Amino acid sequence: MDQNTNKKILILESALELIRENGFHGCPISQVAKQASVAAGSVYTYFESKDEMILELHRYVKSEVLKEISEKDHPEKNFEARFFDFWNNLTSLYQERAAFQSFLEQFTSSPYNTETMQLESDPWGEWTEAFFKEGIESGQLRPLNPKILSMMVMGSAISLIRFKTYFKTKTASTAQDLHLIPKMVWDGIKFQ
Amino acid sequence: MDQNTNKKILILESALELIRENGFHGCPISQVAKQASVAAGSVYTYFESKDEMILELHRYVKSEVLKEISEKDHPEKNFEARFFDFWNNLTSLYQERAAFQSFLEQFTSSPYNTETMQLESDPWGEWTEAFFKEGIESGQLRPLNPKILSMMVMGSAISLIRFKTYFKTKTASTAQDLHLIPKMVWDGIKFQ
Amino acid sequence: MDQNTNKKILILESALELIRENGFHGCPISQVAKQASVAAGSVYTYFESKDEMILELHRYVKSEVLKEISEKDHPEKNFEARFFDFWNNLTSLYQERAAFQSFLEQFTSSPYNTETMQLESDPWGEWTEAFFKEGIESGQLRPLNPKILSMMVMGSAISLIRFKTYFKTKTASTAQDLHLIPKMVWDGIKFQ
Amino acid sequence: MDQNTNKKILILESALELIRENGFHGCPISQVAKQASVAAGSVYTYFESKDEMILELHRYVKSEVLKEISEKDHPEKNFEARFFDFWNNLTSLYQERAAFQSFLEQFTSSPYNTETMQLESDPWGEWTEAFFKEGIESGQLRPLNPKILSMMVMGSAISLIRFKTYFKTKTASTAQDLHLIPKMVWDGIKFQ
DNA sequence: AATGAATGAGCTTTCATTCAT
DNA sequence: GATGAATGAAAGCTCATTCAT
Repeated sequence: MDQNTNKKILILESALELIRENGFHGCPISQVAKQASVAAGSVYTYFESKDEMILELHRYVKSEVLKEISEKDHPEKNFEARFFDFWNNLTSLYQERAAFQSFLEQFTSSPYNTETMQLESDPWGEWTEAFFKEGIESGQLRPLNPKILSMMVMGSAISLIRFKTYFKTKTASTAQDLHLIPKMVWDGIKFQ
Repeated sequence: MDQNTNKKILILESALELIRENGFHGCPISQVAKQASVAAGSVYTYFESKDEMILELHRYVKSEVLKEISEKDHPEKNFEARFFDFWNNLTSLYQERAAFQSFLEQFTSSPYNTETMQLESDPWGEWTEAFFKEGIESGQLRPLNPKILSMMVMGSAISLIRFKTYFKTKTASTAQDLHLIPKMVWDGIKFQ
Repeated sequence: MDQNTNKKILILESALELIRENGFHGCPISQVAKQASVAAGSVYTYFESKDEMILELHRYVKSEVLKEISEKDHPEKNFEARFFDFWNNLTSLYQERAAFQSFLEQFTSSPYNTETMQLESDPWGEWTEAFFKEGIESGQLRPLNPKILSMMVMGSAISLIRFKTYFKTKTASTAQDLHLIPKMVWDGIKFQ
Repeated sequence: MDQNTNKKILILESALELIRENGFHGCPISQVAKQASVAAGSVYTYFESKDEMILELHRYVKSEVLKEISEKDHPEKNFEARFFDFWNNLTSLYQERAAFQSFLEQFTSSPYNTETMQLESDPWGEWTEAFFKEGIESGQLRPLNPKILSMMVMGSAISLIRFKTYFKTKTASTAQDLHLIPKMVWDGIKFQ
């Protein structure tokens, strides 16, 4: 990773953190720059505009998620085991790097997420689609559109993360229940 | 509904529509006022600040959802039937009033959704929690924390809506698959 | 003249003065506003953008010039007398209100003066064209395109003003020569 | 012309072109450098500051005009012939190198044209003054301050150029009228 | 209560200039 | 000499909020 990439990523990570804390509203370029220890104007050396920076951040986050999840997948295992790995790795990642999940949610439900944007190549989306397709083709998942399966699973995972984040400080009493969730999801999508 | 309430709601609906179209960024008070056919200053007759208006909008949307869903629930039916009614009514409502779902999503993942805010009374949250509690107590749902059940179901419903919105113009080929989703969700949460 | 018009004109006059002193470069909105005793943002109550303000200023200056010159024209006089009135009134006006002439020159040779802009209605241009047309039709001016006559005369008048401004503090020795200029110009354009 | 001079002139010509197209506003150093195929910082090897570059450009343009016009003057001819040569050469030059005329106009009516600047030696100004002085001394021009004669003639020439540029695409119908202009100007300044 | 002109802090962005390489 | 990334002051503009009418 050369010097240039380093600084670009410093800026992206700075924006990511600010967006997690304060939303898109709360990440003026001045703050992004300050937190990345560069001058405000320097952001424009790396990005054409703030909008372009946000889009780049979206690509960055998705590629980081893809890297992490695909690395830890073992295609030689049977699909049920791979599914529980996937689930655990994804929820762990979203907990460790809460800003990833927070940013993706905010981005998805924001006007940055235009139709044009959705036409961009999306390696993470393709990877998950391929993953669930393998589950179907091996006869272990219901024969549905893999996009739908993917979206259902991701929606549940995000709900779980949100729940954990939300009740973190409140109660541990429901902890054992949360372990059941991947099983519930599996029961919903498995071939039966 | 008196004159005052009328105007307040006109303003809220104007904000709702703008937020759906352009996100929080794209709803300056000046626009909200213009679309509601009032003067900018008048918004401050009804709301202390823009933030307060957004919070009020949040309460308004939730109460509208509660009204619609609870009205169409028939507690005398068996729970499985009630569940499918719930699912269908919710997804229909979110499709008819897309701004409701869009706003709730944006709100939830925004910094408006503070800890303090989450301590507010939340009739819609209480209603759904009670709904799933009845399902558990009647032995038809897994004996989990009803908050978790609720969140899982809502997450799936929202994923479905998003999917429909996203693929509206693209393909109808997956239409039959979508009918299976409530069944899948039910298979995930039912007592077994 | 109502209150609104007053403030709009205050802002225009403030911009006019700054442009005379410092050119387009030297009239940031902040300065324009300060000199007009309004807040920076208020400028945008009256003008959509800085560019629009400059274009409006152009219309304003031209209309002021037209008002002044046409008021003092006496169509019942013979054309030669009217010509010398025109010359004297124009050079007097440009000396009294040096910013008018300075602005018009800067505007004309600036990129504000686009092709599109030149399609706008231009009462001052039309008035001068009609003026010289009458001179031609009464047989007192060379039968040329009145636009050309107009442009030649204006060019000379502006050269004279520039000369006077430039040598104001330097020498009065050429004063008597300057009186001859309108005669020279007349000799150039009169029918002979 | 050595390598250094070459690069300096490349930069000046680049600035000249940008100013013609976009005015002083539209010639950031970054663009000037790019169009001259040098790095932004390199401009500062040749010029102390942007202002200094503009002033140098002014000197450059004037010296080019002087070179062109003085080369084509034939002092052995009688003055009337020399005048028409002068007129034709000047208007041709300004048409061929439109950026010269555009720059000089913008410069003259800009705040770069300070009093201090006007005290600089000005070979082109001196040449034209001397030229008209010869016309006076030979008894062929009105005995006026040659500075005035010069300014009148130049003002008319510029008006003509502007007229031609402006109506280039619009009509050729006035073409024959334009031939009469140098005659008109001559009639205005000749001894009578 | 209702208005909308006025405010000014704060935003994104540009650009002349510097300086380590 | 030449480079171009980095700087940061200053530009144009937006918008939540106020207040005289």
